[in-house]
Amino acid sequence: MAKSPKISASHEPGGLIVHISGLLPSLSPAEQRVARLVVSDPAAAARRTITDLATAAETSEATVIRFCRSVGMDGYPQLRIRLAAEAARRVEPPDARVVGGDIPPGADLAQIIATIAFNDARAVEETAEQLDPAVCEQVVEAIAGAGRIDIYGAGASGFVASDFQQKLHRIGRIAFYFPDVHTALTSAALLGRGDVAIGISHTGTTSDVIEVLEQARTRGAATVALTNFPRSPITEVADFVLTTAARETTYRSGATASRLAQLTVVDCLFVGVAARNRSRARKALEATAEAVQSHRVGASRRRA
Amino acid sequence: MAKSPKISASHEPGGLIVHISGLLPSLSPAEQRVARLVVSDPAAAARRTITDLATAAETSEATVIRFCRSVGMDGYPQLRIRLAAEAARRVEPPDARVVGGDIPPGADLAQIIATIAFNDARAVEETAEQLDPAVCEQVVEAIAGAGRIDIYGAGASGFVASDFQQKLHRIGRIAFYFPDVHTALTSAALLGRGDVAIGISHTGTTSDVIEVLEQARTRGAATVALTNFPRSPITEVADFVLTTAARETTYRSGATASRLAQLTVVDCLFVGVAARNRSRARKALEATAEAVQSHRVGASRRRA
DNA sequence: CCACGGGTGAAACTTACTTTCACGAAGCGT
DNA sequence: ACGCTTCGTGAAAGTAAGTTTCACCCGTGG
Repeated sequence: MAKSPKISASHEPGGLIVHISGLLPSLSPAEQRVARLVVSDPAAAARRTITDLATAAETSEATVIRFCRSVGMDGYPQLRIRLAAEAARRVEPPDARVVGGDIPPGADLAQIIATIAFNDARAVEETAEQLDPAVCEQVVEAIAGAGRIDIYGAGASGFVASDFQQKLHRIGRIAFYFPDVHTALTSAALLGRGDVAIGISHTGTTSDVIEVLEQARTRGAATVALTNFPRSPITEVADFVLTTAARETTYRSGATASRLAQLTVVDCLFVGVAARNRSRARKALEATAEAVQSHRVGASRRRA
Repeated sequence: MAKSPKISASHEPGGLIVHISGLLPSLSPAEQRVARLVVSDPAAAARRTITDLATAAETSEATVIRFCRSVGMDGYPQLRIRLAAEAARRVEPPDARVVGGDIPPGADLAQIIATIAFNDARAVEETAEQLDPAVCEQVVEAIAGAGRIDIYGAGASGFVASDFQQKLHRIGRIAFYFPDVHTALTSAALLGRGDVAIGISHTGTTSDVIEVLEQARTRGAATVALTNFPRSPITEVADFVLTTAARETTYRSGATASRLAQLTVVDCLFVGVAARNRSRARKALEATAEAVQSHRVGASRRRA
């Protein structure tokens, strides 16, 4: 069939739009009209049908097709797709995200959302970046081989501790979490060599957690600290230190970023442990998932 | 026959892909096959013709069209365009990160960490992108003006519910969380006009939570659902629906991504509420922060 | 004055997309 | 268990979009 696209159909370097406007002068008058429409508003052009575009350019569909070939496309649909892609790419508003910053008093909710999401996502990413895989590996190993795992955390970190406990439990590891210091201390006193104690504290200064971790350590358990501050007191009683990287701005953020960062670390450890024994973990997970099945209603998927 | 579907998701700004994956479980099996193809490779899908796509999904063109309508498009061409745009906007999947995917069996810990962090961060970002500020605004308003706020959540979502409760409590709002269904039901029965009930369920199918939310609704309270699936049963008993956008891969990930996404939304609401009354919220936060001060050990200057 | 050749649109044609319809399977109330 | 609906489905009919063909116009050069 048609041989000869004048343009090598290879592919246009910079942008399709640029490419088109570059060879605009080499096009026939009718094609030029089409080209101008396309160049002036690629997004709009992408939305139009060929007939529509032809009419707008005061020409026939045939000419539009010719134009497509002239610029190296196979046909109109391809042009449309490319145009849509092109238009989308150039929109990209870098937007005024209030980076790492505080929320300005006059901010509207959309702004707030953007800011929070940005900071939250950052915390997760940066935490992952600075996580030391070697230390993680050791911790994973310790957990995987532990007789028992105690997890401590107070206040907000308590949620994370509890979450971790539940996760480990679900894959069949013997793990405990104690919301109460006294109970925790009691438990720590019963730990021994081969057991693991994990203390979670964002600031690394929560005395309750430190105390318990210390107790666990004197009993011979391997101790792990999860904190945002690598030189905080908690690190002094820990054999392994894992850090988060939440640049917790002000109290205003509700400290969620640190929570997310902690959860990410916990997630990594969890997956690491689960990966150690895939089939067993999988089996345990499936069993637990099945257990709650009866508490789910059959998703009616009709639109309401 | 159906008229314009009332799809609440006339708002799918952030990402079409995200939007689709949220709707995935509410689609019929054949449509799901199409959806999976589209989500897994939007760019490729955009290049395909409808017949092609239908064949690939082992279904008929008719189903593909139905799928288009289900996700809020006019027809296949529109979907194609949007898909192309989306694919273009999407940043190159950074290196070999297993996007949204599973962890390969042979992966080492560093890889696992990278994958998890990537997915977790994505969940946060995408959730923020698709959050409807208008709905948030209404919810924030409801919470800010509520006489009482009840928060429900089971299992993993319970942590989030509890976290939210604590946050609100810290800024002086009267909020409750009940780990137990019966207690929750009792509480819900005592709600009335001007109160707010918030139900959190990732799948949107947790019968306990739905039941309680329903109870709250019949008592005249404003009901809010936080779920990943915009057409799940829980949305039928909610006045306001907020969605997360965690493409929870397999159980292997420990479902952390969904947790993070939920927390992000909670964070946004919290900050929104706090921003309503800065000075009061600030004062309350400072007071509560001070309260735990005695449980902190003198920080040996954190970080250097 | 008559070929000639590119540019063009009308119309034929092909392919893609959309709608309709009937069948079968799964739930629902009796 | 029995019909009765409702829902998901693909085949086929129908419509619209895209593509090709072709003859016409119009300027140019013999």
